[in-house]
Amino acid sequence: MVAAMQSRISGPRTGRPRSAEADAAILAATRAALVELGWSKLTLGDVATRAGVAKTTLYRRWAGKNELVVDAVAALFDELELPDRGTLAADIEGVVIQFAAVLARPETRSGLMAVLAESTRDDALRERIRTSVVDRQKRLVLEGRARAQVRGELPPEADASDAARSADLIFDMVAGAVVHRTLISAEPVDPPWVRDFTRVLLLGLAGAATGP
Amino acid sequence: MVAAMQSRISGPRTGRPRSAEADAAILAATRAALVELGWSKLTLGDVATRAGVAKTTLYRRWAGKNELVVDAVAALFDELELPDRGTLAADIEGVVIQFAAVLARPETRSGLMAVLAESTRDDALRERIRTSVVDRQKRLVLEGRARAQVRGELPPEADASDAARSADLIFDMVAGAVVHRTLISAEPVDPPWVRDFTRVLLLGLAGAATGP
DNA sequence: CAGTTACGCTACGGCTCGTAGCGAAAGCGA
DNA sequence: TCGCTTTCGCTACGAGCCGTAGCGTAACTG
Repeated sequence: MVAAMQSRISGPRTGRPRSAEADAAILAATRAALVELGWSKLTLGDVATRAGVAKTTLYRRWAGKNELVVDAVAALFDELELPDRGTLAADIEGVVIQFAAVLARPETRSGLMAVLAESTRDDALRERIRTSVVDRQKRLVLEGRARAQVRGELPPEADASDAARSADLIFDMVAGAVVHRTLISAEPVDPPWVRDFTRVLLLGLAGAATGP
Repeated sequence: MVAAMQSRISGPRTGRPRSAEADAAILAATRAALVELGWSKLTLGDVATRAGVAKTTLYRRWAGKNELVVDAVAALFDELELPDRGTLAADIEGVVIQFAAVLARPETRSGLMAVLAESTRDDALRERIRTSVVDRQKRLVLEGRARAQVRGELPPEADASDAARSADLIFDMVAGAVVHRTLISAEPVDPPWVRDFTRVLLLGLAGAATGP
């Protein structure tokens, strides 16, 4: 009787369970296809063949190409972290280099931009990208600022709305510059560039924080 | 437009000339289709029907969907200008607002990101985007800096390589922030944001120019 | 007028999509 | 062990779009 009560809580417990290996194989095959073919020539039939599953299995789990690629690319952002390097400048340089490394991978370059383009006409897709990719990056900005405030490198925020606004601005400036440099200018985010960028950004933030 | 111009310059002069109205109609139809359908559901057959031309005419002028959309979107960037507003800050704010207005249009949002995604695997397409979209924006950065140096707001550059490096950095920071804010964060580039952004950027540039 | 090129139209093979239907496989509970 | 349920692999299918070929006509030149 206890077991019967438990079995009702989380979804259907009967029947054949979905294969976790199939999920992993499909996402890996999607990334491989993105590298070899790019977004436009990627077909779900080809992904299924690469993954060793039937095409119908793929359609049972993802609504379409967009959702599949978002999940495949989102996994690449799991590795982003913010190790404490002692100073705000070093923290920023570290996260910029990490972020650029993920963006420079061919599967990210072709996959992420394409789903972002599609997301402009698909709110559900936009939300999926926001939660699985963008917010994960944004958390790094918030962490970095909190650390810098503890160290005394940045003053604490006066009120919550100012704090949110400035965090959004910093996020757009950092992520935007790296994305533009990597995907549009198509030039490397190498140490000299990172140093120059961090210098300008930090001087700007410090100046904006002190005087009006 | 590009194809038509090339055929007139380097090609033979005899025979029926290509219709300039057809070019304009096709590009306008492409933008309309981008607004209504987005990138993925846009088909060349549909564009031809909207433009009132035969599908074969379309294929005679553009190699495919990518090239067509690049030309259709590039035309939207023709209106970008840099009126002299007296100060560097005002110049930056003006160009940022203009740039954001172009990016906020639905045809730009869905079309530009998609061709950028495709360009990661197509060097010719990348070059086409660079000359018809990116370089046109970059020129505004160079103009703005030159004006600021004449006014004395920015010091003249020591050597040419430093000047090029810093122009690239400024361009990536300005365009990147606006692109990220508009297309990824999906929030408006409104006057408060523009003011905050310009303030941080200018303080950063001023600090980087004076200090070590 | 003859020559040349662009155009509209039709038709076509080929590919991908997304779904339906089937029998077999894999777990769960009695 | 035997059902019950769900997933899986496979095949097949209509639909839609792609990109091209062929043909007759239109437009412009010398």
